[in-house]
Amino acid sequence: MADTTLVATEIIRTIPAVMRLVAAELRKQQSQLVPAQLGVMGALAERSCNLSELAEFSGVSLPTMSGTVSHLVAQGLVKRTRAPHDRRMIMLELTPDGRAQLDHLGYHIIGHIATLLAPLSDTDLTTVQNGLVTLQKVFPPWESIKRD
Amino acid sequence: MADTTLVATEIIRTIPAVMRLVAAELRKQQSQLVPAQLGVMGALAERSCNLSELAEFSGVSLPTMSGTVSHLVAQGLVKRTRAPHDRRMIMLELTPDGRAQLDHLGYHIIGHIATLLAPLSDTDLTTVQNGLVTLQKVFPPWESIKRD
DNA sequence: GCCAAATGGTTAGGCAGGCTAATTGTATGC
DNA sequence: GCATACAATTAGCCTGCCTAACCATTTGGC
Repeated sequence: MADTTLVATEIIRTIPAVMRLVAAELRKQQSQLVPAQLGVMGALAERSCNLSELAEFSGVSLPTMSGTVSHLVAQGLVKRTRAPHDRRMIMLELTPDGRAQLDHLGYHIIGHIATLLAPLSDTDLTTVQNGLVTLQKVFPPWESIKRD
Repeated sequence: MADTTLVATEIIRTIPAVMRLVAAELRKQQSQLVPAQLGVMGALAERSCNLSELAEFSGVSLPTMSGTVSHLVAQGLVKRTRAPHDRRMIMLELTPDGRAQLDHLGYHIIGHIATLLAPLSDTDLTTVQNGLVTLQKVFPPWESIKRD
């Protein structure tokens, strides 16, 4: 009944619409933080990792990630540390300030989205919830990417 | 059971992950077309409209949309026309070439996503489908935004 | 031990999207 | 007729995204 092409079409219809609103909301908060930066910080909130991993999971090039991280470091939200066992690698982690700002911003954005969801019935909410969780089997969020 | 905050959290976890892959896939096609441009063209595929509407629905400022449209016009994908009844307004529409490229690109992207979805069971696909359609009640995609 | 290759990041240069502030051109209302 | 409002553009700045080129470190053959 539900073939992959059909579902793919729904994804293309729906996901950008959601992202537009999320990005617009992000801009409305003072936030200085752009979606890409927020994504990186969300990843680092789960575990610190090196630049290559971060770039790979984000699907962006190494130079791009390097630049993004540089901005975050300049804002004092992320800390760069050279790995002792292999001095080519840079380990990245959130600073306390970075974690605080991430929490703060996440709180507001989730609150805003929750407000938008208010019109939905309980049944609808459950339907959305199940759909998203299932979607994560194919598009794993940061949180489900584990160390080796 | 499923409260809005919980669902909002899943949205924030899932949607950016999907977008990352879609954007990465877009870049891998030769495509010249960046997500924002694709979004505008998708909107214009449904109906032509003026710049202000386009900016409003995208949640971006007028100057931003003006610039994005300029790029599309320069590529011959979109046509600008001054509205006869109110010469302040610019009506925008896809050129035949623009429509062709949109179709072509959409075909590839949807095909790619469909491939990613292949591992899901029929039940899972239906679950995702239902979730996305329900989500559209709150985050309306272009296609469901109608003229007054 | 030494020098070449491989690996992890950064730098340089260019394009596009995002913003605000200021400008142009057109309608509208007093 | 002129001030005001409105649609869109331009200018200037930041960030993300890319590729190509470069530096620093590690690894591996000899």
